[in-house]
Amino acid sequence: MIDIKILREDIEAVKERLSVKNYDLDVELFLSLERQRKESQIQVEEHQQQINILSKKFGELKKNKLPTDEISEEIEKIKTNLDSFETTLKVVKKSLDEILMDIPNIPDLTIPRGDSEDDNKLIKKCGKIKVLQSQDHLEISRDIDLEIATKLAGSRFSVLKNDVAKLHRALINFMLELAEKNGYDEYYVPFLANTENLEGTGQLPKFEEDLFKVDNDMYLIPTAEVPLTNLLRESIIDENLLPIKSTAHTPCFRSEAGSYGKDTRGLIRQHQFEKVELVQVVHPTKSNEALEDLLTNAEEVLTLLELPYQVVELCGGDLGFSAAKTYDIEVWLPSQECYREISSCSNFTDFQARRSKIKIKTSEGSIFAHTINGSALAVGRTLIAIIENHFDGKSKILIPKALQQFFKKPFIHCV
RNA sequence: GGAGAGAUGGCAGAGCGGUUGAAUGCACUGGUCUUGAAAACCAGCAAGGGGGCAACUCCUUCCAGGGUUCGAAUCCCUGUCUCUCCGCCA
Repeated sequence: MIDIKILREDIEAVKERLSVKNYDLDVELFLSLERQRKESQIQVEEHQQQINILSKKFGELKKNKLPTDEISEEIEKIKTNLDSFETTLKVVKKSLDEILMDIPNIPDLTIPRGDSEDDNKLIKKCGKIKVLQSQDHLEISRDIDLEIATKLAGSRFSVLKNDVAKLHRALINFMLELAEKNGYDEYYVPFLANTENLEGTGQLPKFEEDLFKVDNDMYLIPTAEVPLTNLLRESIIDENLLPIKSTAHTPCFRSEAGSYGKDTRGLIRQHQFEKVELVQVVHPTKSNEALEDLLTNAEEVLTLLELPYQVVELCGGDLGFSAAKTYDIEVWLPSQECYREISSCSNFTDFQARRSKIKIKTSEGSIFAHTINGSALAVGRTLIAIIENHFDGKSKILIPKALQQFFKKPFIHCV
């Protein structure tokens, strides 16, 4: 949620900056609601004040055994008026709140304009592409079974077995231990989240169709960002404790509504996938720095796994709802002969913190924290990248050195 | 599942119908003292919002939502969560 104050102060400037995200802010609507809010609020408060004053008087009269009929009549009259102003205020406030919850985060000043991922800015390319093109992971390994998964749950699910299942597990351990080494506290968290939590991180109310709803007020988490960030919901953090860095491995559940027919083959786009997530909660002056730091942490996973990748900075049109700035890390996939997203690292500035009420106590009072998060990494896609980039072209998938202590074997035989 | 108890400021914890936005302690901030620190002492210290150029002022908030009342942290109802005991299951 953006600060309503900046809308009151200079709404045109906000409109201009949101246009970078291709979001069209309805200035007229906001201003008219805001005008109504102000009017009714002043009325409500004045009436309340009257009642407060008269109530005190009433008490005194009663104490002195004096008649109170006149005063109660007066109060009654004021209350009737108050009721109607209160109703108006409630309605107007609700509309304003809905509008506010619907406005995306303001992009960082440096964000380039652009409509789609084609306009993203290449930051760097790292690692050497050893395999220019190859068979895809399904052709290389028989231990990925999508057909049987269909039987279990439907399309866009997978069953892994034997060495591929173990490789998958080894990757999770490898990533978690690396995160721990980089100063993140490891958490095990619920895989269900309630509405409040999802509003806090920005998935709700706008993107409900992307989620799996389980019960009245419960959803399967689309990312560990939700529980990890919300660990600090409604809390005030002493600034000396910053930065707070947390990590968790969780499954992630996404309905993938609107992506019918896209990436239907293989593990690339699933309803359920594993991810190791990194989250930082930092002082507002440190968030840009923290984003670079977190990006480095995510890149390290790829480097150690000897996977070629590139980093792009998202243009305005590709930037997510809650993000002010995002770097995507894209790994080379030989079967597709292109780079595909494997991590997304974003600075959410105070957008999530304001929604989740995560504050920092400083000597000048409390302020909203900044939140940063990113995947390190999406495990399923990492699995694909390893299989395809480290396949020797004949019969073996070579396990990168850094992973061998977790996988316990130097290669996987493919039959 | 049954039976009780509870939810109050950063924390602990009083208050149980009327200057109580809330005693007290701890923490925190400023000051005195000290070579420096600690201790001691003095002072300040909840949040959110509105109006005003400003000094300032007003409103709201004691888990959430309803209700009673001129007036609710205090009484009633509902929900959520926590704790204790019993049962059941792992």
